[in-house]
Amino acid sequence: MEISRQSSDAAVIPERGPRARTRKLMVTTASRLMQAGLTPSVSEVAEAAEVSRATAYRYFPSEVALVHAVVNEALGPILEWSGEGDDAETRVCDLFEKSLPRIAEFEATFKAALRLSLDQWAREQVGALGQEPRFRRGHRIELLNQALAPLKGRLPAREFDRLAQALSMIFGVEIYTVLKDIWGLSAERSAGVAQWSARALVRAAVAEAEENRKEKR
Amino acid sequence: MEISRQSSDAAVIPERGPRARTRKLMVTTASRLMQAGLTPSVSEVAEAAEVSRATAYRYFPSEVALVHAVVNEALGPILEWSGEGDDAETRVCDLFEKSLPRIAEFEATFKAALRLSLDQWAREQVGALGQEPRFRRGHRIELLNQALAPLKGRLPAREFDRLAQALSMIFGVEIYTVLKDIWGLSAERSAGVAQWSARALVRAAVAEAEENRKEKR
DNA sequence: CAATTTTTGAGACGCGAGTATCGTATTGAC
DNA sequence: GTCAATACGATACTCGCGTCTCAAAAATTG
Repeated sequence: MEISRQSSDAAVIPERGPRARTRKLMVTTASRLMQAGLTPSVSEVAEAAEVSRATAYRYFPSEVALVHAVVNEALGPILEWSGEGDDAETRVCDLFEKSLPRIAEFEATFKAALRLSLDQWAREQVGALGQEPRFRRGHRIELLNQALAPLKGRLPAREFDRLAQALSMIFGVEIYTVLKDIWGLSAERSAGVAQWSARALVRAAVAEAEENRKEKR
Repeated sequence: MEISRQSSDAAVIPERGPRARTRKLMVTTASRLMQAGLTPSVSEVAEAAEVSRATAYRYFPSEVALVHAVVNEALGPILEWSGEGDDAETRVCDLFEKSLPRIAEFEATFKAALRLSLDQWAREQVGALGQEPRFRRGHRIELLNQALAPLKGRLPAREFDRLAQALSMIFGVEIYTVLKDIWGLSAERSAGVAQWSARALVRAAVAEAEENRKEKR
């Protein structure tokens, strides 16, 4: 039987041996190409990294695996965020300020990830899905929960979640696909719009809770 | 020379003759398949519509052209919106309430469109782009401007635009790729979150302008 | 250093999208 | 009904992604 030895090899045994070097080479090469605006296929990365196609596919059996690796690379600093202070509004603004520029910097990477997640979604709809790596794309939830932590007890759970959900809509590459690509804004102005929106949403949620509390009395 | 007679045939001569029938058949077939969750290729639509592949490609030389046609189909009722009343907040809410369910209904179609626009973006980055139909994807701007019309004079141009831009981030399929796919919300709850956010953003913009006016005095 | 295991490269293969060519069928004007 | 124009279908071809096989090269082990 042996379901695709190549794939499982690549997925299961990327420890830190002699192979780690090649893997790292490929990831950095892919990352470099993507920052140059390209969305390279595995073959193209292979050529740029000067390894054979076969080797490349051993490490990254599909574009999904490749982009997944590069996204983790690009995500690095963002995931380490843990804001200071106990004012939710300030924390959220800080998170946006720190994260959005980096997302813009790796725009091609994140857009590729979004594209692939849409591909996967389409495949899921029809049933077929060969247990591919299955893009997570859920980091923003944790980050926003962390930023909103000060409000955890002060807002009803339902409204807390709604706020986090609202913010999650404007905390990702998606905003660039609208503000840059449709409106024609610069990355900076786009991030500015998102930040303004984020602050407004936090304030609205807090104000709303305040109001409800008054009514209760 | 003659650059691809097939393509120009299809693109230039879809008037209303005997060909209009076949074209309509293909569009409705494609639309039906997409609402069933699929993202059919031109070949698959050909098979479902029981025409030969060659014929199908005559009408829609690429998946881009096909999805473009279906999107226009799905967009129909949305584009006809023209709200009543002169309260911006109410108008925006109405627009969201009318539009988002239909976007959810044609989720696969709009996601396919988003996916293709990301493909095009990637191609543009590297230079290559064979003057394909070039997805517009800019309808939301007109609609939001229309909904916000009552604020046109009452807000500084810069802040008016910023509000429209903020709203445009949460007025499209993108929200479903976050709220449904990552958070696991239902389409209804997702739309609810977007609507709450939209209202909050409009209020924030209005309140902000109010405040600035006071300060000026 | 020699033997064994692991990693690599080159090429063949299958598959699906899109293109091109040709002969046939359908349509419409006279 | 005849004839020309147009639409259609079958087929073959290119091209790029991903898979597979096998032999050569390199690293590991004793």
